[in-house]
Amino acid sequence: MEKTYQPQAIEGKHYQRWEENNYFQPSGQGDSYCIMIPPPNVTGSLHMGHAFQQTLMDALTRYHRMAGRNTLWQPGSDHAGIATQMVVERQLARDGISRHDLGRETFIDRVWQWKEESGNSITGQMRRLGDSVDWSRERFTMDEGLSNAVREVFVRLYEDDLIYRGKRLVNWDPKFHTAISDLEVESKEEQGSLWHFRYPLADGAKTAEGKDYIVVATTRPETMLGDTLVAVNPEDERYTNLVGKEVELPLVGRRLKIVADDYVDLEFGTGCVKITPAHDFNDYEVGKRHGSVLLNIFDQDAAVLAEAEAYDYQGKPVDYDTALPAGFAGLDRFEARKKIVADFDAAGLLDSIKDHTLMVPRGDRSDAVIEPWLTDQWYVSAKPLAEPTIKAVENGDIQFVPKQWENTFFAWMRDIQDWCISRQLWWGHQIPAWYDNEGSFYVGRSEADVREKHNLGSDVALTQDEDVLDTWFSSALWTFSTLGWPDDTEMLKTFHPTDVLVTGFDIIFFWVARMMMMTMHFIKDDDGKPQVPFKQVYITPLIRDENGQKMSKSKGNVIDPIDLIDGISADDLVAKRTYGLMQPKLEQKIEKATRKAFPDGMEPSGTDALRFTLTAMASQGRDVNFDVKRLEGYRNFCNKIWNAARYVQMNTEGEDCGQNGGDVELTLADRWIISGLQRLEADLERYYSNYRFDLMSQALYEFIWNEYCDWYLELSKPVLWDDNASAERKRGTRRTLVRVLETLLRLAHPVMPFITEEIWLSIKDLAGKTGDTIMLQPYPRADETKIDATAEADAEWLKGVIVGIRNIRGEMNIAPGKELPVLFQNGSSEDQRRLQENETFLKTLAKLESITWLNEGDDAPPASTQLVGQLKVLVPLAGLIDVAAEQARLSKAIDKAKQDLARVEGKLSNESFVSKAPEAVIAKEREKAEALAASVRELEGQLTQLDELG
RNA sequence: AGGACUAUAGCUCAGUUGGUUAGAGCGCUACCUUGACAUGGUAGAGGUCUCCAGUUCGAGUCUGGAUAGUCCUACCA
Repeated sequence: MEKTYQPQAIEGKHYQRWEENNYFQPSGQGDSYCIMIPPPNVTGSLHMGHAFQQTLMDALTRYHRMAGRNTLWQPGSDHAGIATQMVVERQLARDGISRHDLGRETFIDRVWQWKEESGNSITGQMRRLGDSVDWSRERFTMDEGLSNAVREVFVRLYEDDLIYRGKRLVNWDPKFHTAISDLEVESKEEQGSLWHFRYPLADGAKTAEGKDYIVVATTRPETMLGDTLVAVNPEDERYTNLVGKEVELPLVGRRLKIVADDYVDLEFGTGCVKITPAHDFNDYEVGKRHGSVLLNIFDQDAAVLAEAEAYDYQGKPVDYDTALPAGFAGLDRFEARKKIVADFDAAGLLDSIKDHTLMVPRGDRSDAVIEPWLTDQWYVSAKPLAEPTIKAVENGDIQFVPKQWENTFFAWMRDIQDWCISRQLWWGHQIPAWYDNEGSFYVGRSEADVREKHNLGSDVALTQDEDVLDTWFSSALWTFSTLGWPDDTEMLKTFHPTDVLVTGFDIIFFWVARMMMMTMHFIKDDDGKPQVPFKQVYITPLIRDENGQKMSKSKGNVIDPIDLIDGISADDLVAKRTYGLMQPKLEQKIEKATRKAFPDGMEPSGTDALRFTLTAMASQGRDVNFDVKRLEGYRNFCNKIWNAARYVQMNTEGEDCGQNGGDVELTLADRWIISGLQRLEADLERYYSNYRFDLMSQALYEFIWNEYCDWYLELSKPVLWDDNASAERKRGTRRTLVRVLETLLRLAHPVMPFITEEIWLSIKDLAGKTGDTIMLQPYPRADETKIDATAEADAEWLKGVIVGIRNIRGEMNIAPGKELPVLFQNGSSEDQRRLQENETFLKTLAKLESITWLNEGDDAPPASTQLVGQLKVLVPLAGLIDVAAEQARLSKAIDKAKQDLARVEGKLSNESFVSKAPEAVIAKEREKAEALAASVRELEGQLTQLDELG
């Protein structure tokens, strides 16, 4: 083995071998265990969030595989309709081509080409991360099988009246020319104005104040072209007399009825609201209540039409005055706004303009202001689908971890709105509906299916709906479509319901909830009970940068996990972060921040260190800040493991390690480390079951570094280097050394697959193990019979004595190499036994020249003292120790002990504590008080002696 | 507007059903290249657990309130 840990030298070769040997495929033995990967967007690349979640999924997968489960981790990717189409359109735009220049078919071919390129880079990254997914089952949401499932689901939902088509207000993205769902709209606070317009009252009506006009306030003046009503609050005495009267809409000349509606807030603005039912969601409802028409004034670019379009609430065209004033046709909505305001001003009808902060809805992909727009779209009735999922979470069939996320889920689910699933895009699953020339439509699995079902001869021309389905529609089927549904496959029977979904809270609504709805509707047990898609949902925190900022390309703080693994120079990192920015002016800012955060770029840390870091950060919070410092610490941990293994190998290779039997004698150190190992195994099992990856990795770190390396390896040296030690004793130590190491490797393997495999292969023979890979070895389980309380107590004593002596060395500035004589005073027979059994350990680890046991009455020389229980460990002063320094040290120790004693005695003298606290707690406090009092006595005695001496 | 979450060492974070002296990594101080490891070892410094009140024999932990921050949902034209 190399002297230092070189991750790049050992990673990679193992992955290829694992994959070639099909180790990632389900074994076919044992109970099933299945995780479906949240399919990454096929045109993206993996970021820290993916690395984080995939590490946790891989750890779970490897753990359960080793624990004997029939394990499947299903990989795949998502076609990400709008995002992908956008990327490819942007590529085309560089050559001045639009998708319309290419035509639908050619454009889609281009997207497929890009998918091939990009998809390969993702799967490459996943391999670098060590993901043990079953590549033979890789799926893509646009695969034939999955597309078939999408069609099947669409048709069945339609037949169940759970999908319908209708002309409704939707969130329209005027940039991408598509409808989007509520979830894809992000409202942000922006500065705007509140314009107050005067609407003249018709037929000579007057307000209570005697004015011949009323004032309406609006943040969107351009929508006045589509006004159909004016509303006031029924309780508003200022306007009671006007309800039922009309106003004449300026510029347009249309007459609007004044209606009373609770929706209007008396306090806000003027208390009069203009109602534009076809361009505002609230107005839509108001209009519906008052029998208004829907008056659409915009085209798909949100530019003003030459003539408005009027519909009733069933979406049927109706007769209505649709004339619009001249000069607006073709104007963009913001241009139209300016002109409207100017025209009102010119007409003397602009009452006032006030600054106003409002929430502006923007498309999460396009950033364009979303326009509520009347279009024909397809919807899923969400409520009936949501009900069973709410029950499933309520009764525990599906559990969220951490549990608090169930509240988030319920809040959304109980107030769920119908889901607009059609998108006016080219890239995606085309909607399986066909139209004839009469305006009728037919839903079916294919054109032929439709013709057959509806007796449509070849003389009837049919054209398929041009729209595609929302990406989340196909990913909502992910848990069962990947397993072969709608066919009744063996895979489905074996692995569904899956065990756990590992994902972030940001897609609970987008994906998790919808997956639950679809799965429970379509997948049923033999007795008809709906199957859940997964039994648990583990919600991971979100990864942010070291300052708590969300990682994003535009902030220039994105970290590519591969850069952490391989390292990257500062120049390359800057180049990467500033490449292809949407806003080039950010370049300097990003370069500056990057050079400040990573002046020397990033050191290569290897996959195992990265994975361990990510695991250690997986606490129960909402987000975690990724700090590269932490990664460095865990890279050192890998080096520690590496070197510990080297030590073990150097001391066992070619030696008898008991793999072929033979008597062994176990030392205290052996029994102690074996005992501790059982506790570790039990802890890890618990941490896996409750998804406490942070505690799991902390437990591993702690045991390997602070127990096994710091103490056990050191304790093995006196045995192995002792020419007089018996063969049994040496064999026992070597066997323990190598067996504990081998066990630790298996325990750590799910988190650190590469280093553990590398070391395991080189020491497996010494441990008497066979097999070609650690990843198929059994996961260690605790054996309670090996927990040895006596050994643990003895070891604590031994460590206490050694640390005590080291403490004196440290504080008295005695050279570490200087061999010391020590004396033991006031020891019990137990202390004496422990000394006899462990004299060699003590002498070696504390670097002692001699140990003298003082019986009662024996004189002790002036010395520096440490207490280990009642036992006094004395290091004689002569020639070694500064009396003043020792006095200071003792005083400090006495103060500390007195303080503690005072607190404990305070507790014990408290009447109510003694009468109300449990026996065990009181007894503990009593013991503590006694021990502290004894310590104070002893230390004060020592101090007095020194004072006499000085 | 409603709801959720967070506040612990200089920094990033653990702290399970209330019960020893509140822990880890990084950073900091001193000493040490000793035959696994300087990506290391030994010893050490550093915390009024945001604030106030309450429950309790006992609160970092439970309850109420305040302050600060983050997020989600909804939205007044």
